[in-house]
Amino acid sequence: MADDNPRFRYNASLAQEIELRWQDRWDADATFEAPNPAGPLADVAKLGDRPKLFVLDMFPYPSGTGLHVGHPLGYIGTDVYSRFKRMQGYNVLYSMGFDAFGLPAEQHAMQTGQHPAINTEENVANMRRQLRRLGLSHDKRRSISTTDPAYYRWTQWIFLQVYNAWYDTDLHTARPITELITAYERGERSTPDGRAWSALSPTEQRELIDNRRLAYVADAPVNWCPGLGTVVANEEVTADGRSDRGNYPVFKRNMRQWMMRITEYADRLIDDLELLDWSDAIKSMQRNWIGRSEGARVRFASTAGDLEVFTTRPDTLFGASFMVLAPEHPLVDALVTDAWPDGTDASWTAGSPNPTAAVAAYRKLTNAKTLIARQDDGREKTGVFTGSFATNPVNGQPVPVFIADYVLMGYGTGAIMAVPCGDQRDFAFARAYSLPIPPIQHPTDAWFAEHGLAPTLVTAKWPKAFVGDGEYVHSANESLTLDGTASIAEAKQLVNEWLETNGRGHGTINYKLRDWLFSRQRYWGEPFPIVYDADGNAHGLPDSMLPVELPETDQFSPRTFDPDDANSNPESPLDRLADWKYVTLDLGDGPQTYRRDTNVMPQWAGSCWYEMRYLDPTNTEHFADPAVERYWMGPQSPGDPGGVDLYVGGVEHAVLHLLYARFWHKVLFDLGYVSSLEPFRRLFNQGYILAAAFKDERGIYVDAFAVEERDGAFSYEGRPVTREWGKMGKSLKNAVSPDEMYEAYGADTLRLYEMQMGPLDASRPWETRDVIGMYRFLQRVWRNLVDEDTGASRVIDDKPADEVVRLLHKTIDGVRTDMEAMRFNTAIAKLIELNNHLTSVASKLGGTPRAIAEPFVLLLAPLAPHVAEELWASFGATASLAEAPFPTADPALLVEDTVELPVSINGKVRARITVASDADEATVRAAALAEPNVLAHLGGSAPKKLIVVAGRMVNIVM
RNA sequence: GCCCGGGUGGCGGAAUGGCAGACGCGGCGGACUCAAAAUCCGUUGCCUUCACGGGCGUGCGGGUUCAAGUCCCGCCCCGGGCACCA
Repeated sequence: MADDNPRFRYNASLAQEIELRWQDRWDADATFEAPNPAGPLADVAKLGDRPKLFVLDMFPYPSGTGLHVGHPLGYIGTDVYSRFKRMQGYNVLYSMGFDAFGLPAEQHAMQTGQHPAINTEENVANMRRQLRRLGLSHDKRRSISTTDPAYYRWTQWIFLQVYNAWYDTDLHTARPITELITAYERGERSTPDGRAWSALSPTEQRELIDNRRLAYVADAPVNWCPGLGTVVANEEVTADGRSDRGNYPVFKRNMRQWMMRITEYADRLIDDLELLDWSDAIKSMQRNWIGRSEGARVRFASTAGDLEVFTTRPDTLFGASFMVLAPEHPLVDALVTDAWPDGTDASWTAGSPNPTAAVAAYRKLTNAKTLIARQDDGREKTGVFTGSFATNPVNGQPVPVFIADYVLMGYGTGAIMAVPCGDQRDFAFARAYSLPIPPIQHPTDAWFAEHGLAPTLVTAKWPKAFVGDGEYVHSANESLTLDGTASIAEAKQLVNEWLETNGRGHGTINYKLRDWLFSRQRYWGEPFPIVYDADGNAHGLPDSMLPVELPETDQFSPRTFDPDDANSNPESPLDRLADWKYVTLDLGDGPQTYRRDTNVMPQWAGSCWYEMRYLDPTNTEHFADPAVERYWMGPQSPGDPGGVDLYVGGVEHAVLHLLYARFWHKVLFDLGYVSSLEPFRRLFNQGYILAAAFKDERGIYVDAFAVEERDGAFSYEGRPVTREWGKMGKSLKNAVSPDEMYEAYGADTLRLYEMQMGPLDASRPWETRDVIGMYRFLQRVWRNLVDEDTGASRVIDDKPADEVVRLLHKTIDGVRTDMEAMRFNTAIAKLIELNNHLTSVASKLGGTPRAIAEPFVLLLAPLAPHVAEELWASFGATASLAEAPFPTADPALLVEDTVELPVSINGKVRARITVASDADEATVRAAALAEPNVLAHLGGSAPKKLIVVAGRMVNIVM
């Protein structure tokens, strides 16, 4: 096919040639290598006195299918911003690594028998190629992979720091465990049972210490997922009780597992959110997840001893008319009686002959349900009576004790006091089991009005529980009275004081957050740097023995089970490797045989600190040199938490990654290893690229690229399909690869397209047919500056017209502001406008004046760096423009001589006038009132009012 | 149910309380071409008018204001998060 297009037109093949050439040159010249102040990458001369900026993307998992065009949205955004900031003189740290441990590589290994390391390496190489082709200005020396032993050596090292630390609740800080031991030895701290430290047996001493560590082994209720063959963290369980990976049922089971004491940091993790420049949405998700609630613990006496409950409404204690325990509550067995008390309501017995049988049957029923069923909302309340009564501490009333599955063992104390008049769940339970509902607050008139009810304390008439401030009634004993007050806050205070004084409880704070389950029974993860001696005691390995490398094997799979077999037990792949598992080491007591811990860390471990390895990736003495950490991440001013200056990523990591990383960072801060209080000072959540996906009549996704559209209807192979919008990806069969876009348009066009689609934080649908708009833009830019037929520069030395210079400066001003705020879409629009104007200038003058062309190319450079470099070189430059100064607007040129003002009458624009921009009000009035169309609308009558907004508009009221 | 976002042309989107729809796609008309593609130029919210112009328009209903997409009150719809958390 003959191509009679101009030889030097900017088309896909020219773009490709330019892009590959500049990518090679950037690498060869080390253009984007950022100097450090100390350590192996130190270059103090290059550092100079430039301000620093640390820009970070959430690093990707190196998937086998490579990137699709949805992935780089955030990466392009950070690259544009980084390039913009470099041109403003910043020393910018910008790199990207790979979060390469995890299930997909392991599953691939199981299927192919190939070691996951090999597959991971191939995937990483492919992604590096795709990212390089986008022209991202990464410092490639700083790229890491979490699976690299030189990296996970430090992950293991940090684990050991956590393991060798305890939390001092008085000083609110983590401290080395050795300081706790010293405090016990010196008697500065008394042991729980008051005996001297020296009086404890070595085993008792060890237990005491091990139970204080921030990483500890505990027999705790965990989420056992037989389908995956591993336990998973609370955060990895979906709302309907399934694993977020694989979607298998998850069961609560007690098992011995590694835990991290993140709960000690609950308050700081909430409170320090205020120091962060994050969206309120993410902050509230974190607060919500940590779930701090203030209330009280209250002890009710019973035949089985005190039953302790947690309540957020101690003020309603007088209305507590029954109690409910979780079916798994340890005191249930002691409470269950042999026979139903006289007069027991038939509905309380579930038809069983006695409480023992009723409780056993109910527990069996509960156990059979997964978490899904137990948490299913809108269910009828169910439960059975234990046969026992407890005593309400404030009024001495006997209250029946039930078990019911709406009370969860994992929250509070696993027991509640039920106040049916003031809690909707308790109200529903009371109604279902014919329990009395004693009123203790008089609801407000507004509440009664809302429910179409005359005010009454006859709760039988109430449609639901009353929650809120309302005057207390029947709430008094000899030493405490709430009657008369209507303030929850005040009443809580009074009750808490009474509980404390009378030894029946105390005010407290409760959290939803649980300790972090840290072990997994998989292969492809970081091994624990822990061994056990002959007595089964754990020992952290010394620094010199790190890393503990993953052993070779050809069996990567844990034993998996029937997904519904709740009673199966985990079996880690490392367990089978006896040669690795048993090892002779000298840990100070001479060579002995030890057994290695055969768990691996969860995938989140590697991403808990990766940003700090970018700082000093080749340092073998520290995970990052302290001076380097201080330079890039240290606090910049009093009250500043420090951390990454800009962290861009998806909102799906709102709780998991961001909470864990903050936790580790705070431990490292407490132990003095980092100067920053938080890892990520500013977080920006980018949107997603959505793409149309199509389902056939069976609900199966079909290849989106083979779907045909006719008159708004869609069909696939002649059969009708329905369209929906979803995140681009393999599973929806709608992924577009960046490679296709490089081929058809080049990387600069793809970059511009992704940036101009909309604001970075919004999700937007991908439309391949729209990409051409940015391609045409670059073509026009090129044509204005380069002769398409000869390839010669069209830049001329003519002085540009005043009006063009003004437009340039207006554009500079606008683009700067937009770039600063990461509004790249509007920055691009302004550049297009300027370029469209240059098109007419160039055709008039036969070229583009240098005084306009040069700043224009610099403005374009962060967005479309390859073509900008090429044009910059065509102007005669020999150096890259990567650090050329970003243009600055001359304020004098931003002021226009004349302005066009709209003249509106009663808010509707009827005419426009052009006046001097410094015209006084009288002049503007006169001009407005002289307009023919204004006169016509006035119809001879005088305006009632005339408003002149200087430089903006005129509004006439008539 | 609770907590966040968000509803603007055929589509993506733009608008410090001050000219709604910048910019891009698509559509329409034209140039170039034997023709088509590519490229370029013009035009494009809807209704009405030969035209000047006029009417209607930012999910719905009220309000504040000389002036509301923007602020306030009450709804509706969509997306996301949390949810028997005591």
